[in-house]
Amino acid sequence: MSATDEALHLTATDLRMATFRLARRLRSARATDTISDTQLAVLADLRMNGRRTISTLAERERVTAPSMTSIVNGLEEQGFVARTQDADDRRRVQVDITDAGIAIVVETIRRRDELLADMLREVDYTEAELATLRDASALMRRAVER
Amino acid sequence: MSATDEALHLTATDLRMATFRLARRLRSARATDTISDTQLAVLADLRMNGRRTISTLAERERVTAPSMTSIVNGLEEQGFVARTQDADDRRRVQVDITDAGIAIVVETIRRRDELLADMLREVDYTEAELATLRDASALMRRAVER
DNA sequence: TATTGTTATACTCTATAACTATA
DNA sequence: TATAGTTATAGAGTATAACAATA
Repeated sequence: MSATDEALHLTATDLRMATFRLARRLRSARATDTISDTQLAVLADLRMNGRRTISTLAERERVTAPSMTSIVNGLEEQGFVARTQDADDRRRVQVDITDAGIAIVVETIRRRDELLADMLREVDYTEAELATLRDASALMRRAVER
Repeated sequence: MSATDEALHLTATDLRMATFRLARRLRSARATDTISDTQLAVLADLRMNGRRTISTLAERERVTAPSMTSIVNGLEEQGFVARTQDADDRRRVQVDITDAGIAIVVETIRRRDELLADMLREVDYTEAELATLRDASALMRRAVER
């Protein structure tokens, strides 16, 4: 059975509010305060998907190429990524995450998961309620990934 | 029955990933591109809770007082808030949202809800799945609001 | 003296425009 | 000519330090 328009809008409103509030709360947890949201997103992308060029990173993070140059400069200065000139096309620069960069991503994820787990523990949810949250997470990702 | 630690952590990881991805996608929708995330958060706070001083706004948005001065300057220049000197304590400045400011908040919320409703419609969820999302939204808010 | 808000100054993130090197 | 990346420059958002006005 397909959902009514009213149910869609009610759900959208509820979910928007809950999502923004939770994201805001979790965003404050990170492994170092010398790294910005975009820098962290770049590191997470590189860790998941391997090396990328500057322009590909710019496109994926929806910033301009000069902005991505500056973001990568910052990450390189902190030792979290390394630049390599592409051998085949020497205009291109390949960006790789370093072990230190991986450590930052892993630690930030760990802290955020820990914070959220603590929040969930505080409320003392039942197994069924946690299952609802996991089910909803899968549904949310399905909507975003379309 | 209380939840196991493993279930808590699994749920936290799922929910963190889903929440960040959805928030990121929805954040791009706003009524005007002359307004920042913090400015929008200030307007939303003023709309919900009425007038506030600069220092209260700074505390609530977790920025410094000079930063909030600058944020309110930007909102005032665009006609979205109005400053009034407090009659009782003349060091204080009360900030009120204007009708134009309310309109920006309402329109931004409308666009985000519309975008999310469209995303949910695309996936063609059942009524039961939408109910799961609404249930989860309530659970998420309970965790954040503690 | 303490508090509220602003100004001065500096750094980061972002953009557009102009440039260099390479294809 | 077109593309990949960088540099130059400017505007917004943030911070800390110093200041003015008021309590």
